[in-house]
Amino acid sequence: MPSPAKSGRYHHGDLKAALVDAAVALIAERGLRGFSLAEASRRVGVSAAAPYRHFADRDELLAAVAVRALRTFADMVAEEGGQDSPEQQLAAMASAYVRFAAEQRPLFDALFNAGLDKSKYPELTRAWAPIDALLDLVDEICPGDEATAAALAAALEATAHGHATLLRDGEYGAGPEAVRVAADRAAAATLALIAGRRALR
Amino acid sequence: MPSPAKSGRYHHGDLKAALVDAAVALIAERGLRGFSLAEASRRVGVSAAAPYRHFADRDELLAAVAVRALRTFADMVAEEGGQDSPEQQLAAMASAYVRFAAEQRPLFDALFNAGLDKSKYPELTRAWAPIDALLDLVDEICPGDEATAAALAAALEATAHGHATLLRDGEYGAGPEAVRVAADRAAAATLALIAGRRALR
DNA sequence: GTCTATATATCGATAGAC
DNA sequence: GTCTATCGATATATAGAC
Repeated sequence: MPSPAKSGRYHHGDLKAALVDAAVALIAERGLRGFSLAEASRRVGVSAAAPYRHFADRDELLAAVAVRALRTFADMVAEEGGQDSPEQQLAAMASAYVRFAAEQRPLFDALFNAGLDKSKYPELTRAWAPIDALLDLVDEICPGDEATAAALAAALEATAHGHATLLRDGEYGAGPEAVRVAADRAAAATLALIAGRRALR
Repeated sequence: MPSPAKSGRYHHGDLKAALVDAAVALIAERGLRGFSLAEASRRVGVSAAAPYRHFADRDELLAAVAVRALRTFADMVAEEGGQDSPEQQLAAMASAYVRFAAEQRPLFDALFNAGLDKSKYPELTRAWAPIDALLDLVDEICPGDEATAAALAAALEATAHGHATLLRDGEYGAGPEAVRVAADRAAAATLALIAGRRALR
């Protein structure tokens, strides 16, 4: 393993990753508006010019945070991938969506609220693949009905996202109890949408 | 009526309202991050110090924008208040929610994305009353079942909000067609949630 | 109620040395 | 790959004049 801080100043094994770490911590403490390249640099102990070797500009670092967010998110969703029915798996995904927003708030914000230009960072679109794959389970729920399946998939994502953002905005209050309530409700709403799916077309 | 711009410089009939107008335009053009008190002042033709007679700080102007957002939102929702069934009224509300996000994006952003401290601006909580009143229609749908009614109301709000934010984030694409699709889906998802409401408890 | 002037800070980004 | 030094821009907020 690389010896850390051999001379105590620069020569980071991975400044790029260290900057992403610092950015996450910074967003956690001060919110998206409180993030700056300069402050992130300060925190990892390098000059304000150093990041420009790794990121073209401020937004590119934010995009790197967003990519990490998607990986973390996908991991949380994947952990729900049990051997249950498609319905239960989708409900678990909604629950994970909400817990991700609560437990990884800086990542959630960077991913959904940084106003990043998606056309500029195509990996942000590509990294949705694992979640999209899970949403494909709707095909097993609506066999032979492509239109309903598409509408249901969209509704499921919107519902999970809605519960997550309302929780983040404090509509469910704060604390672990609020997270549990919001996650349970997102899961239940998923099942309700599936049960009432005939109204979607 | 007050004669506007008598001397062409200051003496605004209502600088406060003019600043809110400018803030909305500014957010529309440059996004929330591009908003500043200084630029808003410039646009209405006053010095950067003038706003501090009307707003304690930058956030207080943003909160004023958010209050206007809620009034506009409530108006759009109220226009849907026809003589239809409760189900249709709630579906229309979801549709209005999505159209509000699309047609009044700067207001939507100020309301939901400015990170305003709600405990600091209690009128932001109070102004939800008209929407909450509409959500009370769930009681007519779930007569005598308070628990299901509460869960359904929360799910309906989350679903409408989710469709709105996903549209705002470009997940439905851009243009009026995307707005129509998202609004229709939000309405349909509302009906599906109602139809499948037994899965909510 | 608005102005001028100013203090105080930050920030993003670049040039050139090492 | 990182530093020093720096430019230029911009912001929030206050003090005191009018």
